[in-house]
Amino acid sequence: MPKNARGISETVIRRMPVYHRYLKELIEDGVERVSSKELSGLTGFSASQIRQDLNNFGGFGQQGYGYNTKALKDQIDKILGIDKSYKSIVIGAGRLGQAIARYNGFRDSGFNVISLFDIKDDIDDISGIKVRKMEDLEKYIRDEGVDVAIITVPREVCEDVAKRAIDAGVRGIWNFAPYDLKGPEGIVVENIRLNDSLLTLSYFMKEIS
Amino acid sequence: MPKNARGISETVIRRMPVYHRYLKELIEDGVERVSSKELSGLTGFSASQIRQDLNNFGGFGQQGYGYNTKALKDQIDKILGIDKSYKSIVIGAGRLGQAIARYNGFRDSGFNVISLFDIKDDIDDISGIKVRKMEDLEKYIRDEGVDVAIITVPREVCEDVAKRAIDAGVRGIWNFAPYDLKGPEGIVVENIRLNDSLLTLSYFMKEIS
DNA sequence: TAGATTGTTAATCGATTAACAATC
DNA sequence: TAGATTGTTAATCGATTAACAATC
Repeated sequence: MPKNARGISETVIRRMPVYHRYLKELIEDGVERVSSKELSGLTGFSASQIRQDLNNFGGFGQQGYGYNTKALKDQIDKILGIDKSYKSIVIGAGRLGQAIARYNGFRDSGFNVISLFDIKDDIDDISGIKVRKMEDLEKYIRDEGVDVAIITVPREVCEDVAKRAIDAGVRGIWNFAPYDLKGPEGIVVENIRLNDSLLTLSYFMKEIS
Repeated sequence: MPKNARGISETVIRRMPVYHRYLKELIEDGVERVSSKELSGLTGFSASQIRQDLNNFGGFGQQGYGYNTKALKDQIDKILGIDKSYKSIVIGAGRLGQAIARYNGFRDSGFNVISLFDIKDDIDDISGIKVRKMEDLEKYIRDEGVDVAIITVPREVCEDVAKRAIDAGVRGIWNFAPYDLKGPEGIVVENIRLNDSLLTLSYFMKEIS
């Protein structure tokens, strides 16, 4: 049984999706067992680290055998809360917002986009998902019990939009605006920093030339 | 003068864009000087860590004064190679690819999207940027001297597409497909793992409920 | 059984924090 | 000058790696 997850470092947590990803691949390929050494080859993390990481949550392996891919993935599903599902909305129905709303990979992770919001009120449905007016945001979040707001509005308004969503009841923010949102206590905020990533790419490009 | 940048840990490198971002804000707000303590308040990193980070590259501050925002940003510009500019193409002209091609923030970081590529050959220009056929990829990369390929194609084809771009001469890959691309020696690959980020969000959502 | 590989403890390594002399 | 704040060394902390007994 999984140990209490509290107190596990974020460094470890952020490796769990990687294990999850490679386990999915292995299962698709019909592989039934995998050793920490093999996972090391795939992920680039050391075998020792992988065993340490997994043992934060419980002893999922078996001496002399390794890990059962299916069973381990199921455990990680639970650890990451993929068994749960979150009602999500996209705020900002520009191209990025539309791309996210349409992408099925997120639904597979338990995030269902049930509506988009935009200041323009003449945008067509996106793959059958309705685009609503910003003024209806709060009522919609409350009525539908929206859990997560995916923010794809311009930088200038992202803070205001996030505040409105949080005040209306969302508990999670996935922010694509190039600005570090800081949620209040009890609200989970995940900032996607595309620009930072690009600057890092720039640094390493300079290094190799 | 900046020390040789080699041997600086990636952990440090990935904090540099954060400093850059907040310095830009400070400059916009007309702030001329900033102390490590003030930067700590903005970034969440400790003042001590900030001084350590910056001193990896040189002594940019002044005792009793702090850092001149403009001068420090200029130094970080150089460190990150923002003074340089990279010819970029987007491979995959779906909504995500279109969103990226249109976003000006990346141009400001020195990445100019000069063309898009797609298997469909009937996609209109995106904000004046031409969408070309995939079969012309290699010739275009060679003729134009493309530096960076931004990959927004589906998972199934991303590896093949990356290989083609690298073989034709690009030295950097910015990958949005949900798959870990591993470039050969001398090629810089930056994987954007949106799905991993979402699973992390899921984990922390579970934690707070 | 013999071989393989885990779970876990101990050792090492690297990153962060603390402290303070130097100095603007 | 006195106060502020850096640059830098030393101390601490946390994360990674190594090692190996347990055991499938």
